[in-house]
Amino acid sequence: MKIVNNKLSKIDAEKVALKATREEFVSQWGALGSQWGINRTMAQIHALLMTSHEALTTDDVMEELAISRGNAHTNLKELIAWGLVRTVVIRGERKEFFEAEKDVWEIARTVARERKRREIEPALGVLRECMEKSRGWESPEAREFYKQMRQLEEFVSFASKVADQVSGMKHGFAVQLAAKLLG
Amino acid sequence: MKIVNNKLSKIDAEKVALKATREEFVSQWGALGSQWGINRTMAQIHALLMTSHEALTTDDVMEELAISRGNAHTNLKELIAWGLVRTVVIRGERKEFFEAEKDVWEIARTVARERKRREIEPALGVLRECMEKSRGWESPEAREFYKQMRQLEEFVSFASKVADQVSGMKHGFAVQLAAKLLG
DNA sequence: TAAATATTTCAGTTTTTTCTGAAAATAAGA
DNA sequence: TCTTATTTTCAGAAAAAACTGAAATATTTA
Repeated sequence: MKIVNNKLSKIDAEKVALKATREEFVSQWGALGSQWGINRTMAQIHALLMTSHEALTTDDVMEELAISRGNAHTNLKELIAWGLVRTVVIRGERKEFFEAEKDVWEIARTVARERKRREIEPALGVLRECMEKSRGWESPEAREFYKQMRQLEEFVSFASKVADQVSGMKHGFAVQLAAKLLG
Repeated sequence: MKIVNNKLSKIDAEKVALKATREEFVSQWGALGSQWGINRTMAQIHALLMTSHEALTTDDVMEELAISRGNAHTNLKELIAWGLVRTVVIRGERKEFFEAEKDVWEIARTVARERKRREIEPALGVLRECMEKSRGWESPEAREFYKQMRQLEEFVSFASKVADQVSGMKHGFAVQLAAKLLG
C-alpha cells in the first residue's frame, strides 16, 4: 500500500480498521449465538453476510471463516431453511451466491415466525396433551397438575399469538407499537 | 393396591395415570429445553419442581430423574441462579428443600429479566463497540457497516426495553396489555 | 469436641454436537 | 456425449457439553 498523500493513507487505514472491526463483529456474534443455542458457525456466517456489500459463494465463506466446505455448506443451507439467507443468481457465474436479509425488522419477523414454529408450537403440543389427559381427574394432586398445565398452556398460547402478531407486522406498525409500549 | 370398591380403584388408577403423565411432561419438557439451548437436566428438574405439591431434596431429584448427585446439585444451583427455584427450610429437617416458582407470570418475568442480562446486554455491548469504532468512517463500505450496526443496535435496544417492561409488569397489567395487543 | 449428615467440587468419563475432508451426485459447458 | 465445475452427503475425527462418583469441605447434632 503506497502512501501517496494524507487522504489516500487515511482511506487505507480505514479499510484495515473496517476489516478488523468486521472480523471482530463476526467472531463475537458467533460467540453470542452459541450462548443462546444457535450453532456458532451459523451465527458467524449470518454476521458475515449481514455485513457484506456483495453476495458471497461457499468458497468465500470457507475462506473468510477458515472452515471446511461441508461446514460452510450445511450452515448456509440451514440459514436458508430459517429464511435469513437467500441465493442470488449472478449472470455469467456458475457458482451459487448467498446474501442475507439486511432489514432488521424483516430479520425479527423471520426469527419470530421460525421460533414460534420450532419452539413454541412443540411446547404447546406437550402442554395440551398433558391437559387433555388430566382433565377431569379428581384427586387434589391431579387437579393441581391440571391447573399448572392449563396456566402454562395459556401463557405459551399467548406467546404464540404475540409471535404471530410480530411476524405479520409491517415496519411502520411496529414503530407505532414500540411507541405505545415504551412511551 | 387393594381394590375395595369402584371409587377406591378409580382413585388408584388416577394416581398411576397422574404419575405417568407427569413423567411424560418432565421428559418432554427436558427435550424441549435442549431444543432451545437449555440444559436438558435443568429443564427436567424445573418441570419436576413446577409440578410437585411439595418441596424436594437433592436426593428426591436424584431418584426421580435417575441422575447423579453432582448433576442434581449443579442444576439445582443453576435454577436458583436463574431465580426460578428457591430453597425452603422445613422445621425438623436437616436437608435443604427446593421449590419452584409456580406462578406462570412470575416465571415469565424472571426469564425476561435473565435473558436480558445474559443474551441481550452482551449483544448490545458488541454492537455499540462496533458502532463507536466505525462512527465517522468515510468509505461507502464503512458507512454501510456503520448503518447496519446502528440498525441492529436500535432493534436490540428496543428488545431490551421490552424485556424491562415485561419484567417490571404486574400480572393485571400484563392481562391488559395482552388484550390491547391481541384484541 | 467428635461423629454423623449434608453440600460442594472436580478429575475423569460419557454423550452429544460440530466439523472435516473426500467421495458421490448433480449440473453446466465443450 | 464426455469433461469439468459445483453441490451434496456422510463416515469418522475433534471439540464441546453434560454427567458421574467420590473425595473434600462444611454444617449440624450428640
